[in-house]
Amino acid sequence: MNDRRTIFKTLRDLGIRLTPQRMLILDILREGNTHMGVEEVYAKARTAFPYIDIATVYRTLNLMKKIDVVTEVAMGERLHFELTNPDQKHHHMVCTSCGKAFNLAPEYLERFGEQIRSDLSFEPDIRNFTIKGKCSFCAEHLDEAG
Amino acid sequence: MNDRRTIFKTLRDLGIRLTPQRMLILDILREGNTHMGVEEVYAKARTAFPYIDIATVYRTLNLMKKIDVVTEVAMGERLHFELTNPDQKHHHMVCTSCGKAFNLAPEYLERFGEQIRSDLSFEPDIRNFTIKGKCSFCAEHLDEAG
DNA sequence: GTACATGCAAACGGTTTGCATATCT
DNA sequence: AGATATGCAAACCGTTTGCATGTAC
Repeated sequence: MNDRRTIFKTLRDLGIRLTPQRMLILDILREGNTHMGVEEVYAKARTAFPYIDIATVYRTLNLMKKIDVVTEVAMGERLHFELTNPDQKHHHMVCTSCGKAFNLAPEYLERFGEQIRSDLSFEPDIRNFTIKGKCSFCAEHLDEAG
Repeated sequence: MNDRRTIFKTLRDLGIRLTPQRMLILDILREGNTHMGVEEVYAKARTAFPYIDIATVYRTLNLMKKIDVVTEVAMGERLHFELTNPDQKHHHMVCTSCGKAFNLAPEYLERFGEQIRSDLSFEPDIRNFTIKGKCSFCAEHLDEAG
């Protein structure tokens, strides 16, 4: 569950201070309801609290990642984060044309991972996967573009 | 084929100058016979030609990538490159313990990609894939380590 | 009251770029 | 000769860090 109550309890139980900045950043991620880049979180945070520094955003996100409250998502070059939701784990498919990201159910990866595990004795880490490609809309609306 | 002759002919045909630096860098990649980080290419290049600059390495690698003579491989944070070999396309599995990389035959990805394509109407780009995980050696020799 | 978080500014590190000179064709 | 590649140094940009001050507990 990703309600405020549960998240904040997790932090308190770990002895992590609930500062306004941390609550704000977590609320932004929760309300965004998808992964977000650092700059995006920072921009939203500033509208609520103009003095917040981007270093605080980085520190908070990294801290939350360490305790698994947020998950880092590999979205191309820059860091993206989302709230860790144990109820609906998923991977991502990113459209290289429009930049939109789509969730990918874990089942697809599980079959794939199982093959690699059994055929190649390699234990793949399929907890956090990102696949690039073209979404159906872009695939349809452009023929030979990037 | 990745023999010098063929590569150099490709460059000449495209009107790209064959400078000593470019030949050197391509030779290093060819002899290395696997993907290499920029710093690694640079280090090797300097033993042969101490005045070479890392900017030249970057420029050459990016140029060769643009004309598809080398392929960029997503190996964690930094850029890695390898000679594009149409005869033996492959993907990579990187061990997060020892850092070693293993080739992965394209067939595994093709089945996987086909599922995504048909089930989800997403056209995955499976030309250059990297999977993290643990190689069999490391999986065996450490129990709960990073 | 005290340990820890924040804001600010500066550092960091990989990568790119501007420019004068050297080199390929 | 003319277009382009190189070396050098500086810029870039996302991210991290040091430090003095402010704040949650």
